[in-house]
Amino acid sequence: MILEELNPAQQEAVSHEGGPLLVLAPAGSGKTRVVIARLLYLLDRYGWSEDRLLVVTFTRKAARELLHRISRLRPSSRPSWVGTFHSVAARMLRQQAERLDLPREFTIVDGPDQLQMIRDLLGRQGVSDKEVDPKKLAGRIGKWKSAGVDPVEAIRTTFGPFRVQAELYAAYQDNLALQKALDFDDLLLTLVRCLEQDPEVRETYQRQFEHILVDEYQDTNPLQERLLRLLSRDRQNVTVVGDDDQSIYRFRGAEVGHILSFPKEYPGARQVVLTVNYRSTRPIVTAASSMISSALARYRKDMVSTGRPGEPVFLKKLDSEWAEARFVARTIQEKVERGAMFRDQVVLFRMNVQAQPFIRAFAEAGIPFQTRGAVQGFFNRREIRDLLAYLRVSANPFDRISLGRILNVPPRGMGEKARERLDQQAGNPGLSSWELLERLSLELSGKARESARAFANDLEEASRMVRRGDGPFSLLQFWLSRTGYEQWVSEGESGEEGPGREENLKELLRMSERFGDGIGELTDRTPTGVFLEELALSQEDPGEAGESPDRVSLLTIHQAKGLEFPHVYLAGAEEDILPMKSRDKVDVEEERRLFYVAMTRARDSLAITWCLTRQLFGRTESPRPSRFLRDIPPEAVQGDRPVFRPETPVSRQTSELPPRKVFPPPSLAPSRPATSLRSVPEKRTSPPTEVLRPEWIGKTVVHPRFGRGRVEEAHGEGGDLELSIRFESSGVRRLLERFANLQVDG
DNA sequence: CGACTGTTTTTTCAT
DNA sequence: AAAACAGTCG
Repeated sequence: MILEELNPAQQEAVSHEGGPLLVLAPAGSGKTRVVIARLLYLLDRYGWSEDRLLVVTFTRKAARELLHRISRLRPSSRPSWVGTFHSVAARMLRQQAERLDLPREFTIVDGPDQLQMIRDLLGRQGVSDKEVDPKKLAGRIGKWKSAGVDPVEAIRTTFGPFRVQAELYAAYQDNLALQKALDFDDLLLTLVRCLEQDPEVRETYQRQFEHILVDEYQDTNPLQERLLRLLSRDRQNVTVVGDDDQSIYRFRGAEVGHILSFPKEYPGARQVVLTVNYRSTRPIVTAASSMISSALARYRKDMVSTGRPGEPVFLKKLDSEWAEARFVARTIQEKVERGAMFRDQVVLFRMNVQAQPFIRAFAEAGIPFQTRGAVQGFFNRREIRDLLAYLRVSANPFDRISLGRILNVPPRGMGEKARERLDQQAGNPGLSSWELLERLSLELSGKARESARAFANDLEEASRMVRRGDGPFSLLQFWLSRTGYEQWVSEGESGEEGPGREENLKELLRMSERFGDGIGELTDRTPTGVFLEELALSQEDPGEAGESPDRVSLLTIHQAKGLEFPHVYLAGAEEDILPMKSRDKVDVEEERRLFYVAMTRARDSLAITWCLTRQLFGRTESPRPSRFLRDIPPEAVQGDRPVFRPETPVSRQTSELPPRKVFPPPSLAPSRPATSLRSVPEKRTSPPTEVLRPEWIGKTVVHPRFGRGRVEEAHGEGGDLELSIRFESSGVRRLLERFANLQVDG
């Protein structure tokens, strides 16, 4: 049996009977193994069928990986409810579509589309995006939604400058409803509301799922947590797995507090702490665990090495990002000459733009590589978004964002005027895209009128095609031929982008081919709808599951979450990159965990690089080495030593930070640390970041270095009180009151 | 209306 | 450095 291949702690987790279970699983401790073993164990032990288990993973990729490994272990097993919170919610919403008055193929609005909607909205309401920053508004709406606050309540409870935002939230929500569209948060929120208000639906799912397993639990947000509670039976049939040290999605509303307070919130919960890191060599484990042990607040849990020997962590200082890329390229080739595969190696970085030099260097050196930069690249290409918009209007006739996008792409004689007229009609609920266009055509004349008619006919036909089960491939071909899109793309391109664009179109067609015509296994869905959902919920190539080709991966650290590679190159270990500099509050602790996640992806070798100069956002910077390098013990490394110039703000800041808070592992002291632990993340998370502090505004202050200044903005609580101060000598600066050492004048 | 030019802004992470 | 935007001209 599988159990025998597990260590005692893992066995304990796998075979736990009855009641909720928390597994604290540090990097490389066999987490996925435990999840799979537990799943199979439960199926065997109780004879449940596969659709009685719900498994929630963090990414679709992780879900696929899980299914892949299960099918290798036991080909007969194919659990059917494995996916992300969002995809599970989308599936349930489609099942309950009629009850919710939604069409089966409602549109899922992704990030860029959401922003576009908000911009349009601001335009229509005559609010300049100076007054309301679209991105900030999107963030705020997200926060309202995660807190379960609907527009009515938002308006009722908000005052002052935020009132406008609450009203815009209401308008945004109306607009979504009109289009039969849901954004990411709505997927969760709508389902949560449905489950809360409709006992019948709730009981259906509670009865269906004998047990629920949640992976990467440290990154669940409050809405996801609420959903988990609603789906479980009194919180009893739940297993969650995670590691507070690997919580890296706070920026997205994840609350590490959930994992920390699980024992309290889930009555009778059992905890199992895994400790052995089977993944990495001893030097890597040593380096990573002492790095993370400098964190300010965490469960103190030990990560124990298996003692597997290996080379020390290699530190390398380079002159520029180009030198950095060439160095990594050279090292990769050396490793390959000594027998490693390209696919065994990965370059990790903080932000997607850092991939550029590597792409060039690898291309020059003839190193095969892949960027999962699908995110930044492929799916954000204009031609791809255009064509997907065509598919979306075809699948959902009420989708006005997509219609707006393609109204005049390629040009069909409908410019600004036509758009204005369309906007006037668009608020009319219940009108399909072709009905809209027909009305529009009446208001236009001559060529524009004809062209609107023709487009309306095409739209109606495409909608029929989707409904009778034509796949995305057929639909794409239909639109390509009707619009002459390909020709438009190849004509319009003078420069280097031309061939790339046509390639992209082919790539999209290739991807769509897998979703053939006809109705698939899920009879209630159309293939085109399935294709669109797949793309909306995971911006990666659908299909191409199994074999990975022999290529080096270029990934952001976030993308690498949950993955492991024999050889890891962590690039850009510099202040302002890792930790990231940002105008908003920097959460250095989250950056530290990010660094930790990066280090612990490595099995056999880890190299960390930093540069003395770097071109960033158009200017040349001279970054300092990352502060996190200090926390790696010398005995675990070789190579260059980072030089920390003495009067960096870093060192000063470090010394001023409050003393570290380290908590014993939960199993040793069950209740008390849980409470104190909770108070820590909660204080720093405090979601309404914009607690205003008007009493500070207008005060005159004196700063030891910048001199006299006047407070212009103030928000945040306690140690997070942030002030915008206009200094007489140096202009406006944002400072944390905690660090600024201010004297209040007068 | 749309192509073209100069100007400005904006840069994390991502379901 | 790149992309989005605004304004001008045919």
